[in-house]
Amino acid sequence: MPKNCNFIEKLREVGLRPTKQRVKMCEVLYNREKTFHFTINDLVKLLSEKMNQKISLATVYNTVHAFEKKGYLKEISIDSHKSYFDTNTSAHHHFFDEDTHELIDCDESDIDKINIRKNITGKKINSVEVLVRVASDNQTQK
Amino acid sequence: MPKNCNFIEKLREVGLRPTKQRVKMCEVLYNREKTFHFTINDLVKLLSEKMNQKISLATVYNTVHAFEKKGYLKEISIDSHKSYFDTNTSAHHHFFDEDTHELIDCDESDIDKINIRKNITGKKINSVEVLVRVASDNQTQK
DNA sequence: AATCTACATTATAATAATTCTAAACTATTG
DNA sequence: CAATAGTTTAGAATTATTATAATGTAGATT
Ligand SMILES: [Mn+2]
Ligand SMILES: [Mn+2]
Ligand SMILES: [Zn+2]
Ligand SMILES: [Zn+2]
Repeated sequence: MPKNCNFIEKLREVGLRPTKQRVKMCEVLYNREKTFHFTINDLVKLLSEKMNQKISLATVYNTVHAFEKKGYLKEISIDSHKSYFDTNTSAHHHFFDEDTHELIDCDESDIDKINIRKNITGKKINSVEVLVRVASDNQTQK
Repeated sequence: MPKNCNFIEKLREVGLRPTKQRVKMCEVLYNREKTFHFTINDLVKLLSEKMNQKISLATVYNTVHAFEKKGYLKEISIDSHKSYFDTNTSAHHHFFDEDTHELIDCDESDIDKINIRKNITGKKINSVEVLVRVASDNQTQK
C-alpha cells in the first residue's frame, strides 16, 4: 500500500468497508517513509497516541487479520513468543537486531540471490527468505 | 545429542539431574535417525504413547526449556501461532511444507553459501538462516 | 542403609495473548 | 430515509504458557 494513497479506494478495492477505524489504521500503518514492522501491542499503543477516540482491541485484531487476508499486511515469525507484522508483503529478507528486537528489511542488493540446489520431491517453492540475526559488536552478547 | 549415547552422563555434564522423566524425554527426542522437529503438543502426545506413566505437562515445558538453555534443543520460529523445537541445535536451513506443516532440515549441500554483502553498522552477524516454504506442486495452493 | 537436602515433579492456579459472542452501530443500497 | 449487511465493541471464553506450593527423589552425608 503506497504512502498517502487513497485509502478509502484501496479498502473498497478488496471489499472492505472504509470505516473510520480502518482508514485511521491505514494512515498509521502506511503513511511512512520506510516499511513498518510491528507487533499488535506496538500498533495499539501507536493508535491510542495518535487518536482522540481509541480503537477497541478486538477491532485492531480483526483489522490486522483482515488486512493480512487481503494482502495488505504480512505476518513474520522471528520470535515464537511475539507475532510481528510487516507492511512489506513481498517475499524479502530481514535483519533481526537481538539487542533491540528490531526487524529491518534487507535491501535487494544486500544479499546475493539464494540458490536452492535440491528441493523436496513433488513440491514447488513458494518463497525463500533469509533471517540474519545480528547483535552488538562489542558486548559479550550470547 | 547423539543417538543411543549415555543420556545420564550427558545430563550430568550440563548440571541436570538425570531423573527418569528427563532420561525418557532424551530417549524420545534423540534416539532417532534424523533430526526431530516438534511442538510441545507433539512431544506430549509421543510421550504419553511411549510411556506407561505419563509425564506432567508442566514437566514437559520445564524440561524442554531446560534442554534449550543447556544447548540440547533449539527453538525455531516458522509459524507465530506454534512453537517448534529442533534437536539440531546448529545454525541451519529448513524447508517448511505448508501442506503438512512439517519442518525438514536442508542438507548442507542443498543451498549455496549465503553471501551477506552489507551488514548493519556496528553489529556482528550471529546467524544466517534460510526458510524455504514449499507446497504441493499440483493443487491450487495459495 | 538410613537420613538429609537441594532440586525436580506435579496438580492446580494464574497470566497473557488471542478469539468468540452478541448487542449496538454504521456504511451502503434501494 | 429506511433496510440491511457488514462492523465495532466490551466483555467472556479459550488457549498456550508460566507460577505456585506441596510432594517426591537423586545424590550426598552420615
Ligand atoms: Mn495470524
Ligand atoms: Mn521459549
Ligand atoms: Zn520486512
Ligand atoms: Zn532443523
